[in-house]
Amino acid sequence: MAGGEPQARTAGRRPRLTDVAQEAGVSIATASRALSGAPGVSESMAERVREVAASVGYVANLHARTLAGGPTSVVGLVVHEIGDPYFAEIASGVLGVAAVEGLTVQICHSGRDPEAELTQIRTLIANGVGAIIVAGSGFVDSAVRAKVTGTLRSYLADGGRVAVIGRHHLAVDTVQPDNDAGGHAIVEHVVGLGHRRIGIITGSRTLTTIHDRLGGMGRALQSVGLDLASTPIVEGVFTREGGKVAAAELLRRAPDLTAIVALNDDMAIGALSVLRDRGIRVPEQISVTGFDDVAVAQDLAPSLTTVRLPMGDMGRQALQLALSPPAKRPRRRRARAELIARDSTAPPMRSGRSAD
Amino acid sequence: MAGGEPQARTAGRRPRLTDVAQEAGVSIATASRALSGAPGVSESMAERVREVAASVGYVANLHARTLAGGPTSVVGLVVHEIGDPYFAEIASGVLGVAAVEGLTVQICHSGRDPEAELTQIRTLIANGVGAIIVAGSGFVDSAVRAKVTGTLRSYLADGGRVAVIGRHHLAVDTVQPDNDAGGHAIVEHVVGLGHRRIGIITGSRTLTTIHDRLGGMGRALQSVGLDLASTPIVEGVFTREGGKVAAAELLRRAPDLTAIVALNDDMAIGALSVLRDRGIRVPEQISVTGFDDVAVAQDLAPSLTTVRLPMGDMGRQALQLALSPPAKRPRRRRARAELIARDSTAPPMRSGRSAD
DNA sequence: TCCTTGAACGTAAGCGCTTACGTAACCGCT
DNA sequence: AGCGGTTACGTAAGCGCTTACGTTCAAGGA
Repeated sequence: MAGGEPQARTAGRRPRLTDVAQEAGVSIATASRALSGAPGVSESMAERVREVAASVGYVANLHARTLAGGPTSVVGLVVHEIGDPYFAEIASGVLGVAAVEGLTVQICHSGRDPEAELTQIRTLIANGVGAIIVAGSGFVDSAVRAKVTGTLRSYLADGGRVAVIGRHHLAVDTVQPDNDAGGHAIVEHVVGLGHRRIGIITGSRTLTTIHDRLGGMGRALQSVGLDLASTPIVEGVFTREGGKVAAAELLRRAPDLTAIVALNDDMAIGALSVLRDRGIRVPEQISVTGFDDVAVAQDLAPSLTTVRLPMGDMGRQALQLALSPPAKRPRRRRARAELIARDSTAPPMRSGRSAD
Repeated sequence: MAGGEPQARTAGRRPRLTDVAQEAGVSIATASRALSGAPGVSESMAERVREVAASVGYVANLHARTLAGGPTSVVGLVVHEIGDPYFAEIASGVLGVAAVEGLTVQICHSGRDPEAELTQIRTLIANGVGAIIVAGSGFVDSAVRAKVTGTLRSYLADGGRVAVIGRHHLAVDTVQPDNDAGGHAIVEHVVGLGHRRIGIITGSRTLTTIHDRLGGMGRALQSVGLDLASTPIVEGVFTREGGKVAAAELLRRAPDLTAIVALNDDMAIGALSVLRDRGIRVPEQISVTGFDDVAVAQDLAPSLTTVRLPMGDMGRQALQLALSPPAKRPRRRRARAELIARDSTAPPMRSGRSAD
């Protein structure tokens, strides 16, 4: 392929640094320095080494490099469930900047299991990743939570870099969607349309995210003399199916609702399907809202009024945060939560919903 | 650093094999064998070592282990775009079995760029992953394609394991959705309803997947005396937006269509939105079909008739294939493509679509 | 002229593990 | 008793890199 000789290197063996050094007529130390841009090599020599490396197709062995104390080039990403569009889009953002930075990323998903998440994080650390990004609302459950915090802390102390997305209370860099503002905005929108009999479908209250969204929603309710305590709330799983179950329960408990506010889009989609099955028209008879603005929200019929969270951006920011030189104090980046009003909300009917 | 000491290991330092060996009073070789389950250690000794390891929280250093020739525990996954539900679900399947097998996975996405894909694969190899899974239709473009094939071949020769999803023609293990059968089924369904004026929205014809789907569709058309050549076909990008553009173009070229067959769900969704904007009712005036059965297909209004591909399963199968002992001849696993008839298809109107 | 100095490069010591090989103890056999 | 064959363990040689420390040499100051 290159060189004056028949076959410079045996077929099927990856060239090592030694090969490059030999071919370039230098020591392996010099070759290493030249390729990593370390000082102590003349520019002409460095150039020569680089050429040889390119010509033989040399790629450094990651494990050897890392073991020897070189810079690490893989980052870890922990999500709840990669099949979920919310996390898939975050991952997409992370992969995007990783590609630019020449990094590769190891992804784990916990299946929403706190214990599993802890294990994943430990595995990533054992794998020697240089940075870890944890996405997804933290679990309020204090036992595991403390362990996660502890693990990340000692990882930080060992020189690791950490950024979390969508959770707080940890002494690490954070990218946080403005859940409180989002919750406020969506309820403000709904009450602004005139709704007063509002039902809420929430995800697990053990998630910090939910806590924050409910907080903002409570404030918005208070501005019109309502509050969370007197509002029917059903807690469901964060999935379409969970939304169905919760919507049914909500309608049973409060048949005269004029609006259903779901705390994520998947559950809102489930609610829509229940309403459709029962022949209840949206938004004429009931308004429905979601949260997140996953890609399909706009394609539903009716298209879904929701709160847009910039998932891809959050992923990008998180990695950039993790990659930038560590600050003394943990940094916080807020991601704007933006109300997206579509066709699933409208003013309530004059006389309330007919009780058919 | 260590010795008869006050503190067995300094706080903040990960315990190494040496620490475990010392604590257990054995040599590091024995400790290694005990922990990796290699023969040559008495069961009682092995048990003792394992206890010590657990008590000090020992986790093997991945890089050292791999460098020294131990088993590799990371696999690579290359997809077109992780934010795309199709790939996200495949990834979910892969991560699922990886977790069970104690593996971690590095994910790269190429952004549908053949060159980038090649680079990603090379990076993964350089990173020393033990297996590589490439998902997503192959590019027909022969130049890059040959390079990918070559790279994977030499990786295989070096003892790597490879499985591909949704592409063929490579001398590696393959999980292939039955695109041909799927294409046949969906068109059979449509012509079975009585449609004869059918338009097709395809993705890039440079993808092998598309080639296969069209093949099956062609056969189904022939069974009722039609063929692809006389069928209006518009080629679009594999996205919702691409579907919109293509649908508009299709309606312009053939205003009297009674059915639109899109080659993936995203494009079908785009088509639906164009039809809705124009006040054309689906399925009364036009039937629409998709392909893939992404999660939301059932939540659209009307819900989408499509072909279900078991993405998660395909991911699982691919990793299992890659993990199983290599066979002499490349293995093929077929994933069933199943017609899912929903509400977006119906018999054509008697008189054809009114030309409003 | 000698010595200092620094740039440029080489030597070699690991990083934390796996494993080929060596060794000691012990078994059963002739 | 002496021998080969196991079994159970220890010793040490790397895996392919990075980097602290040496070495060499040319330039410059006294």
